Amino acid sequence: MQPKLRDIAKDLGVSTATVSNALSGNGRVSVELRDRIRAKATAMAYSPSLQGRALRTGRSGVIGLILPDISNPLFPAFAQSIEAAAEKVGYGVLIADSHGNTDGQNDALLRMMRQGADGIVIIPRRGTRMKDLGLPVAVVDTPSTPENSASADHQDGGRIAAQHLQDLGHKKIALIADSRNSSVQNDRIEGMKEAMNPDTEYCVFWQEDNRRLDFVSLVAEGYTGFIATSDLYALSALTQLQRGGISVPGLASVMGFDDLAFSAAIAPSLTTLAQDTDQIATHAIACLTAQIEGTAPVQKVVVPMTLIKRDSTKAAPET
Amino acid sequence: MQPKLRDIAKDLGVSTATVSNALSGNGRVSVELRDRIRAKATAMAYSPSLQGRALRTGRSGVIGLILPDISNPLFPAFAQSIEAAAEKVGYGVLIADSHGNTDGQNDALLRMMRQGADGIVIIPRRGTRMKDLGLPVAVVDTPSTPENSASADHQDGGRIAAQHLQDLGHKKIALIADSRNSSVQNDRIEGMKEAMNPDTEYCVFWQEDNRRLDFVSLVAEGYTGFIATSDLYALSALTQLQRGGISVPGLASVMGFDDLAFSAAIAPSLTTLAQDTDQIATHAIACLTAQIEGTAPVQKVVVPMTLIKRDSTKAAPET
DNA sequence: CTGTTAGCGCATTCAT
DNA sequence: ATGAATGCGCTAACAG
Repeated sequence: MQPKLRDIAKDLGVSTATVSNALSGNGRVSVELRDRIRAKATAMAYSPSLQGRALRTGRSGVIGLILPDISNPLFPAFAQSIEAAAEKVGYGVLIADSHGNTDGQNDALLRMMRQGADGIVIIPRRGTRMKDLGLPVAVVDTPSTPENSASADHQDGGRIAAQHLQDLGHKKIALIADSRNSSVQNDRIEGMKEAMNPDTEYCVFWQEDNRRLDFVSLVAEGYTGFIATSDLYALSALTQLQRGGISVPGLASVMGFDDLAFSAAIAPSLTTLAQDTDQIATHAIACLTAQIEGTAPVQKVVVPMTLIKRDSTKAAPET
Repeated sequence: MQPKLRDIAKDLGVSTATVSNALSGNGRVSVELRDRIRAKATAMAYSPSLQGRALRTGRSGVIGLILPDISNPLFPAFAQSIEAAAEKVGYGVLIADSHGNTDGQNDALLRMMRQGADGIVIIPRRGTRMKDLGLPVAVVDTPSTPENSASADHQDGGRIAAQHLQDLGHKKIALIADSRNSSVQNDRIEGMKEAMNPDTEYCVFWQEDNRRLDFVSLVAEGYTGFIATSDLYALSALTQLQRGGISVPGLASVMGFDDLAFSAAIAPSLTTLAQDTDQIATHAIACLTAQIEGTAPVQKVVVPMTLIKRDSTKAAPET
C-alpha cells in the first residue's frame, strides 16, 4: 500500500493537516518541523493521491485532448507536443478521437468532463461551434476561426509557398488541396492565391471534386510548379511524376505542408512549410492553465510557419 | 453545477444510498422506485462523478498508454485502436511518451500511478525489464518478448514477405532494417531469413551501421527485390530507385511493413504487411480489464500479419 | 505556530 | 425495501 498523509502523520505524532501544510509549503509550519516532515515523506516515498486531492480541490490535474482523427499523420506531432507541454506544467493528458464528426466530438467532450478533466484542448472539425460548456477550452485550428487560441499562420504559410515557387521563376502553378471542409486547407489556399503575381497562371484542384489527378498531363499542359496543402498529396504528386519519367525538380518542382515524418527521407527530399507544434502546444496549454487557475488570460497567438528548403524545388526549366 | 446523488435524492425524498443502488442496479430497491429514480436521473442529466467513485472504490476508470515515441508513424494507429477499445469497455486513456529511454519510461509509469490509472498498456523499449509495479500491465511488443501480452506475429510477417518475393521469382533480395535495438525489427528480419530458399541470395543492411544506402548500385549488383522492415524505409528506397531511373516494379520490387498512411497514396502503391492494430488493442485491453476486475486471466495472443499486395512488387525481370 | 474539524461525491456496511 | 452512518485521501477553514 502506498503511504498516506495519515501514515506519515501518525509516525511523527502530528496531524495530517500539518503534514499537508508542510509538504505544500502553504502553511504556517516551523521550519524545523517542516524539514522533519519532508524528510520523512521522502523516506517513505510518499506521493499524494491526486484522486483525494481532486475530490477536495475540484481539480484533477488532467486535461483532455480531442483530435478529429488520431491517425492523421500530422496529429501525432501535436499529441506529442501537447503531452510534453502539459507534463511540464504538471498535467496529465487524456486523449479522445472524435472520429471526424460532431457527434463523436460531443461524446468525447462529455466523457472528458465526467472523467474530471480540468480543461480541454480541441482541434475542431470545421463548422463546429464551440458551445460554451462551462469548462476551460483551448481551440487549435487556424487564425480565421473566431475561437482559435493558438495555431500556425496557415494563410501566411500559403503566401510563403507561392512566393517561393515564383521566386524560382515558375509561371504556371497547380495548387492541390483535399477538402473544402478544412479551414486550415482553405486558409493555406487563400494565402497562395493572395501571393500570386498578376502574370502567374494557377489553378486549384480540390481532390474531393476529382477522381485521381493526372499530374503528368498537367506538366504536359505547362505546369512546372505544384503546391499541395499537405506533404501527403505532395508525395503522391512527386511519386506519380517520377513514375511518369518526369524528373523532380528538373522538370517540375513540388512542395507540401507540415514536414511529415517521411518528407526528409524521400528522394528528392521534400520542400515544405513546417509549423512549430511545440510552440503552439505550449501556448494552448498556457491558455488553458490561465483559465483553470484563474490567472490573467493569455493572448491568442499565431505562430509563423517556416519554409524548409529541400531538394524538390528548383528554378523553373527554360521554356 | 452538475447534479449530485444528493440532489436527486433530496428531490425525491429518498436517501442517497437508495439512489446509488437504484442506478447501479445492485440494490434491493422496489422496481417502481428504481424506475422513478432512473427517470429523474436522466431528466436531471445526472452523471456520476468518477472522482468520487474512484476515491471510494479505488478504481478510476482510466488506463495509461505509454509509447516509446508518439511521433513514430506507426503509433498513431495504435493509439487510435487502444483508445477505441478502451472506450468500448468504459475506460479513458491517459497518454505518455517515454522519449525512447528507460528513464522516461519509468517517469511515465510513476506519473500514471499517481494519476490513479487502473492499469497500463505499454509498448516497451527493447531490454526494458518490466519490474513488477503492483499495477496491471499489458505489454505490446513481439511474441519473442516474455512479458508480451498481445502483438502481431512479426516473425511470420517476415516469412510471408520473403516468400512473396521468392514466389515472384526474385533470386537476390536486400533486407533493409533500421536498428538492431528493436525487437520487432529483429524478429521481422529473422522471419525473412528463415523463409529464404537455399538458392536465394540475400543480405541484411542495417541502416544504423551504414551511411545512406545506395539502392541504385544495389540494383547494378543484381538485387531485384527489396524488403524493408518499415514502409518508411521502403518509401525511401522506392523514391531513390525511381529517381535513379529504375522503374518499380519493372526492374525492382519493393515492399515494406505496417501499411502507413502514405503507402496506398504513392505511385506505385506499396505492397506491405499490415498488422491488425484493432485486434491487438482489443486484446491488450481485455488482458488489462481481466487483471483489473480480477476475472479469469486472458491468454496471450499473437495476431497474424496480412500481406497487402499492391503495385510495387511484380515478377522479377528476365535476366 | 500547530491541531481539530469538516466535507468534496460516492458506495458500502449495518440498522431499521 | 429503505435510510443513516461511515470513510476513501486530501485540503481549507477555523480553534487553540
